[in-house]
Amino acid sequence: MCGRFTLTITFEELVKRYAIEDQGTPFHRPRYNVSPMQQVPAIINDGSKNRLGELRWGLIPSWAKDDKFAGKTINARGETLLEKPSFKNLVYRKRCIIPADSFFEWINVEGQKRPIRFLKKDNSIFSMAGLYDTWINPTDGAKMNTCTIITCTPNKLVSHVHDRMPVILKKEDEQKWLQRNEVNVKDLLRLLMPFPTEEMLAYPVSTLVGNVKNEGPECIERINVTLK
DNA sequence: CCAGACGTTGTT
DNA sequence: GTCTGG
DNA sequence: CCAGACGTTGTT
DNA sequence: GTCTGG
Repeated sequence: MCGRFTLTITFEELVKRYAIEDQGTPFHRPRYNVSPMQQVPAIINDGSKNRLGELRWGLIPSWAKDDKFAGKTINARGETLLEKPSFKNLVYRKRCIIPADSFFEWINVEGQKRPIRFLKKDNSIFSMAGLYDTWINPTDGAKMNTCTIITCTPNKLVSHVHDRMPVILKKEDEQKWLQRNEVNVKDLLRLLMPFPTEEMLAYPVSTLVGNVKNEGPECIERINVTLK
């Protein structure tokens, strides 16, 4: 669940949307098919200001001996974060936001997998809650910054397709999630709730989005298909 | 004490 | 069936 | 998440 | 690194 999403706005719009002070090097291009193992734009707070950078999607804990973890940690269940060695410590100091303007879920229709695109009704960008960590590759000493997207139970709209969905933060909760001072973990975990159905819509898209090689706008075009 | 796991989704 | 790569 | 590979020896 | 199972 939540193994594919889009981020099509410009770098400049991202900087404005998240009040980024430390921009680093511009890198963003329209992304119509972001998939695990790719570099994804993410916002973190360094204690005083918001920073925009890239993290590789698929979290490798700092203590991991190899990078095999990445494929199994693209998502983290919000309900059990504090029970999992891979995520527990990150909740306190390694929270991030992964911006997106839609995500995809696949529904089985008569044995065929059909991708559905979920987005906000006003088509605006939203903030997926994530965690990140830094892993040092023991073979070459290279630092790798990786992340995971937190999931929750689905809202009514998504529940027709799947039983999990990414945690989408309310806009007023974004800074609370990012900031690193006065952290109350219980308060933070309360933010990991399903986004309101009333503010979202969904439509079917081409199966082209299933192949990570397809990265063009065809991935978000509505198609006519009868579901269910 | 050491050894071994450390994860999710979806399907049956 | 299961793992890897994107 | 889905798609695609899944193997070796030896030859070019 | 830290927890669980034996």
